[in-house]
Amino acid sequence: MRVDASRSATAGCVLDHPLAHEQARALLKALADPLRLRVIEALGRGERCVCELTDELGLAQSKLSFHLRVLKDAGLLEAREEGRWIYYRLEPTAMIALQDWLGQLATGCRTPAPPCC
Amino acid sequence: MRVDASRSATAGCVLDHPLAHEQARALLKALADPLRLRVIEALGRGERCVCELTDELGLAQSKLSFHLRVLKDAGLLEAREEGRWIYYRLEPTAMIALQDWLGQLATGCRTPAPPCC
DNA sequence: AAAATAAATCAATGAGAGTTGATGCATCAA
DNA sequence: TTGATGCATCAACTCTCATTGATTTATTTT
Repeated sequence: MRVDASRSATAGCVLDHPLAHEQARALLKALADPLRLRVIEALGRGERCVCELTDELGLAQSKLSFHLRVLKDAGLLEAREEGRWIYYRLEPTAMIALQDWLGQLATGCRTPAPPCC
Repeated sequence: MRVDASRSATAGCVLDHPLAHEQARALLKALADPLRLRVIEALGRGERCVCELTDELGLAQSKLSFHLRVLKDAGLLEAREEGRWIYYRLEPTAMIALQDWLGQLATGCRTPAPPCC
């Protein structure tokens, strides 16, 4: 077993609404990398195994592996083993949780400023 | 004039749908900092002037100013001058653009993996 | 059993981003 | 006009985090 599920600290928690500060922070931090964004967008077109992602994105294997781990630990990805290969896919729950978090901000921010100083 | 609007490179572009890769990247990068998240969440409760944010968040002035600039340059914040004070508020358009980007990912990622290798 | 392949992990390096304190520039009050 | 306040900017320092190449583990093939 090469994929240790216990490492994904926040996995399974992203359903909580409203999205807690720390969880939003973890998701956003994981998303805020150009290379990880390319991975996310590739997986946004469907599930992929690691060797396909390596080809599709033209990345060194250890580099991709590093970023997949970051994304998975944040709860953005799920992994599925099949023989020698490991398939990754997006976890839509995480996306939806972030959407909700953004929605709350967008609705609350219309409040006018209180009188200052 | 202390607030130079020409510095906000991406401001006004966040309406484009679908959200371009580079714009999503800029927004996420700006959001992915614990301190900036606190700023965002404070402004999610309504507009604030800088001195209020300084108190509310307990930050050094130059530190807050640095992060406000990052958020503003990303198009997440708008500034409004009033005499000696400058009020900041969230730009809901940016939130909505990110929401849409996330939604597209969440819908596309159900595609099963193609046969591998 | 041995060789080959898929993928994770590790240690060392390097670059970028945040922090800090000082300084500058407006604006307002006296 | 002088002093005080609000905010932005700058330079120096620190530190986190991504990159790289090598190594390790698991699985499959021959």
